[in-house]
Amino acid sequence: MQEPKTPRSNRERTETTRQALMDAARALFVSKGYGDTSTPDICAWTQTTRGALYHHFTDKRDLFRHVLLREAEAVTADIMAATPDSLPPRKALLAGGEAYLDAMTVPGRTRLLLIDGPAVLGMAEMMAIDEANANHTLREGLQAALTGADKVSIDALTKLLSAAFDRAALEIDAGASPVEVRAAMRWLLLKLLG
Amino acid sequence: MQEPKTPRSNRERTETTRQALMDAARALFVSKGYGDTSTPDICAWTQTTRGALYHHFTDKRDLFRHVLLREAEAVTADIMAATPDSLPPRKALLAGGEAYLDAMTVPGRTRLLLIDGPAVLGMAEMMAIDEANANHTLREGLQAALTGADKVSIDALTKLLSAAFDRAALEIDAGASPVEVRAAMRWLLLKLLG
DNA sequence: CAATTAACATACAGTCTGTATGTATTAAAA
DNA sequence: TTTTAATACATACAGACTGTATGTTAATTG
Repeated sequence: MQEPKTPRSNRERTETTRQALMDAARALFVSKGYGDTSTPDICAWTQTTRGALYHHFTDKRDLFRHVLLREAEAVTADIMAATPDSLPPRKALLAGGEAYLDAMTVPGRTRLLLIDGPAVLGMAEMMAIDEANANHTLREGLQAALTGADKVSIDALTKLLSAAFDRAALEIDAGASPVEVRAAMRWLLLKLLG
Repeated sequence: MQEPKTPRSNRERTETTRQALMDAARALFVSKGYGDTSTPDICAWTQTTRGALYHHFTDKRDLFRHVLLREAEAVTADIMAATPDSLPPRKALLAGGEAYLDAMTVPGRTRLLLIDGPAVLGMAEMMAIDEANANHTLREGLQAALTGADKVSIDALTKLLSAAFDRAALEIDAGASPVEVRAAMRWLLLKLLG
């Protein structure tokens, strides 16, 4: 029974270790929350030690940030896939909304992105992440779908609607009827778009 | 220089100590966040020690919960004051909304109630607190103001709108133009109410 | 193949949380 | 009023966690 010495490139080692740590961290952050998750816990779940964690991430918060970024990008990817440029703005907005709610049903996402994220990273950083990801589609959809007649701030309206979407995802995750919540969200949107 | 022995009843002692702890805790929770606030910090700010804290509250979380309840009740009181039963539903809804945004401008409230609250106490408990307080007015306003024609779930819609209000408060607190955000919120409401 | 750097593992210092125990003050009982 | 008990604390302690410093092994570079 010899240990199979598998020589791996540094790039490769780094990547697998980082992913393993992020996977373990994600699972624990989701089940116990950020505050009740310890770095020894995380490392015990992988085969590494805290030395590896603090080598690849500056601290626990930084690890959390990377877990979150990965998650946000996954959501964005789903939305982008559901809203090809060929779709007219109004259709794109509705499809994007549905895609967002679909994406947020992946277990743990609401807790990571909507509950713990703002508390751990602060609202400012979360807004930046949102901005770089999902909100994009929403604002452009509103801008195009809304007639210029109303002199309401598109930026402000985007954020209010985005909050409604977030809450819809949270409610569904908390056990509310997905059909009912989605219907309410659609009703809201259609009222606004006229 | 003799220490003035001021004999106080136990009820009195308890109440002043609890309030002092909650005041100090509130200040620190707001400025440093729940996670970065230590119980030694809190007690150092008052004249007491951790013994007092753990005598009056079961743990740090419990202290946070009581701080939050006090805050939520203050918000509710403001809303109630702004929406006398004499107001017609539609007016009450709009006035209640303005009162909510006003109440949330008190420094630290958005962080306590909307950022740290959900992360520390969990979404379930926060929803219960909301339910017992502000959401009340909002749902009743919607129920009455909305014609029964639309067959949308009032419960679901209430939560979506409440989320929009929360986000409006957060945006204003984060430095967005209060006028613009409030206008967007009003615009949104009026679109829904028809 | 030497020298350096990257990828870890181990050891350590400081802090925090919750609990257990001790003390003083108020309330109740005798 | 004196004794007893309960309440409101203060102090001391045990375990755990975070971030850093240091040591070791494996990969990369000249």
